[in-house]
Amino acid sequence: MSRKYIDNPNACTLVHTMNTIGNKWKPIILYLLSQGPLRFGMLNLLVPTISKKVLSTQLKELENDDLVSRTAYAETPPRVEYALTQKSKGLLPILKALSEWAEITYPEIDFEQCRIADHQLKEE
Amino acid sequence: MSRKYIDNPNACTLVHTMNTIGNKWKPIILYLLSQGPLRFGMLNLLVPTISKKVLSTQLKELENDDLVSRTAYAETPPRVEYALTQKSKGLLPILKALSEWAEITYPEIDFEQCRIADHQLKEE
DNA sequence: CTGTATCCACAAAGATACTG
DNA sequence: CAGTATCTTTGTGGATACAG
Repeated sequence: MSRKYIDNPNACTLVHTMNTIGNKWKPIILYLLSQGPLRFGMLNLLVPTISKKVLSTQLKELENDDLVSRTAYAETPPRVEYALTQKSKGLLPILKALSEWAEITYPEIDFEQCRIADHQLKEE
Repeated sequence: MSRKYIDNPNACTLVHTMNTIGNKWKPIILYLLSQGPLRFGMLNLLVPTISKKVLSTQLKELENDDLVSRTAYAETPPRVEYALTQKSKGLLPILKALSEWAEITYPEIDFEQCRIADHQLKEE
């Protein structure tokens, strides 16, 4: 075997990436924010079936990784807006590529789970 | 607000992608296989700290999603080789992009966890 | 409205031993 | 060598209530 060394740093950063955004909710949160800032309650509606607690932790982790920014307005009732940062904007084309890959590779995907969010939005 | 509808199918395929490969081990397995087929035991060495049970499950899921192929040779001792498929080959450039994004975005990443695999390889 | 606190359920992961 | 079986442990997510 000629391969004596695997260029592992690549795999390593990949692991880091997946640890950072590779879970159930974060990609969809980032995707939703790609269309503009959103408030906490709106995200709660748009992300199907997510609970407030989980949404809260996800957003906090994204904030820690500097992938979303959080802006609180001193009003009553309070208003908080979440938006993408420079770092996460660099991620968008890649997320899009991943999405397109899945679309091509698994054309039989069931889109039913999207209906909920669409419905909620149309009610708004 | 002018946005009344979010193009969710994109987010939906994204969710599907993350459900398929967005976990702790699969990206690194796919990455390692990108350099050529590997046997079960070799993967077990190369993927740091993974247990045989977990590796087995991950490989089986990848096989179900047609992202790796499994070839068993009728020898004693048995030999089983795992390799990428056409589907997962299309994913490689994207994984590379993700890796590069992390490298640029988080230059402070700790590469310590790669040492194990490197070390194992040099012993080979 | 935007969260936190608490408790609970379940799935995923690890350790170890064993089989063909 | 390439796994499986079993058991234990950990982690993640959900429900509900409540606070600023």
